[in-house]
Amino acid sequence: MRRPGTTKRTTAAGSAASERRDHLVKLAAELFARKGFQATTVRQIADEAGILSGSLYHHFDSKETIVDEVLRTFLEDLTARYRAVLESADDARTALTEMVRIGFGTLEPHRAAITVMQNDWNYLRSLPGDRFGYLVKAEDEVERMWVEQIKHGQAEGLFRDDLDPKLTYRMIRDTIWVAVRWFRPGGRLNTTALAEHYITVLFDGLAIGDRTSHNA
Amino acid sequence: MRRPGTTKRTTAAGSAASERRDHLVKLAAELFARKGFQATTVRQIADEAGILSGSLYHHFDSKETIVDEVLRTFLEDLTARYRAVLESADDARTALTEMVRIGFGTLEPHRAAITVMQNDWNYLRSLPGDRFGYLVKAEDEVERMWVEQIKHGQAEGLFRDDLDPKLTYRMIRDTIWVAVRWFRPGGRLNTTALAEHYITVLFDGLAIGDRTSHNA
DNA sequence: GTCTATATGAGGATAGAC
DNA sequence: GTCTATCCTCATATAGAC
Repeated sequence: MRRPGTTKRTTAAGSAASERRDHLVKLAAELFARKGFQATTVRQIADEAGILSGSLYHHFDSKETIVDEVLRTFLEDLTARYRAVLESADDARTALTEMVRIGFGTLEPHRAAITVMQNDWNYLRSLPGDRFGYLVKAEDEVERMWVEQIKHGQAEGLFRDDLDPKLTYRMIRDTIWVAVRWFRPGGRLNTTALAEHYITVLFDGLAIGDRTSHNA
Repeated sequence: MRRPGTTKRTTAAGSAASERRDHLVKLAAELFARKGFQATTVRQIADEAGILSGSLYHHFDSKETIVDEVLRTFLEDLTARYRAVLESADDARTALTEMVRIGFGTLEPHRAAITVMQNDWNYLRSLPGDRFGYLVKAEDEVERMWVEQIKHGQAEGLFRDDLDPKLTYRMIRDTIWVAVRWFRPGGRLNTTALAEHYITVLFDGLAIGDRTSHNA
C-alpha cells in the first residue's frame, strides 16, 4: 500500500517479477510450513535472508502479503493442471486417476504451500476482511471438477452407485493432501509410488476375492 | 509450579478433579480448535469463562498445561478403545473395520482435541523440552496396532499382498482424522454413515466389476 | 535495497489485595 | 477463586539516513 511501485504485484504469476522477491517468498514459505504462519516472525524471515526485518517492508506490505503469494502460486498451478487433464480425459476413471496423480505430483514442488494451507487455512480465513476469500473460491472450483467426474463415473456404470459423490471427493482430497505431513522427498517411496498405491486401493479396495459386504 | 496444591494434576484422568478446571479446559479446547493454539490468547480463554486472565493462573501453570490436558484426555480414550477392540476381534478384517468405526466415533466427542492435534501438532512438538514427547509415543503405539492388523490380514490372505502396510495405515489414519475439518454434527451425514461409507471404499473400492488393473 | 532506531501494541505471566 | 495492576518480552510495522 505504501510503496505502490515496488509492491503492487499481488499474484505470483505477475510478469517480470523481481527474483529477489520470489526468493524471499520461498524462504518465508519454508518457515511458514515448518513453524506455522503465526509462529513465524518477520525477524526470522529476514534472518534467513540475511537482512534486517525492517528491510522486508521494502518488498512487501505485510506478512500477510507474503503468505498470500505463497498460496496463490500453488492454487493457480493446481487448477491449471486439473483443467488440462479434464480436457483430454476420455472416461471418468481415467480422469480421476490422472487427478490423483496430479495431486500427489504437487506434493514435492508445492510442499510448503500445501502445508501452510492445511495448518493455517482456518486462521487465514478468520482474518478480518475478505483478503483470503479466494481460497474458498478455488476450493469450490476444484470440488466441482472432482464431483463431476465421480458422478459421470456413476452414470457410466463404472463406479458404485451407493456412494456419496461429495463425500467421496472429500476423502480422496484429504488423503492426498494430508500426506504432506509425513512425506519426505528421498524417502522409501516417491510421489509416483504413493499415487499408484492409492489408486489401487481407491478403485479396487484392500480386500481380495469376494466383494460381498462383510460387516461385523 | 507455583501452586502445587491446586495445579498438580497433569493428566485429565486424574481423580476427584475440580469440575471448574475441566470446564475451563473445555472452553479453551474450543478456542484452540477454532483459532489455533497460538492465536488463542489467555485473555480470550478467560473472557469465555467470564473471569480475568490473571485468574486462569490459579488453575493452570501456563497455556501449555491447558492444551496438554486437552490432548492427553483424547489420546488416553483413543488408545483404550483400540486395545479393547483388539482383544476381541477374530480376524484382521473385523479388527480393521472396528478400528475405523472407533476412529470416526471419536470425531464428535473429541472434535476439538483432534482439530488441535492436526493443526498444532508440529508447533507443539517443536517447543523446547520434551513436554509433548508423549504425542509421538502415543502415535507410535497406535501405528503398531494398525500395521499389525494389516500384516495379519495379508498373511491370512484377506488383503492384497502388494500394498505397503505402513503406507496403507497412514492413508487410513489420515482419511479418518482429517474429516474433522469439514464434519459438522447435525449435518447430512453422521459419523456412523461416514464410517460405513469409508469401510466400503477401503475394502472393496470405488470401481464396479472387473478388478484388473486399469492404468492410463 | 538495506540500515538504525523506534513507535505501538499485545502477549504470557506474576504479586498481592480482597 | 477472582480481581487489580503491572512486568517484561517480543511482535509488526514505520521513518528516515545511507
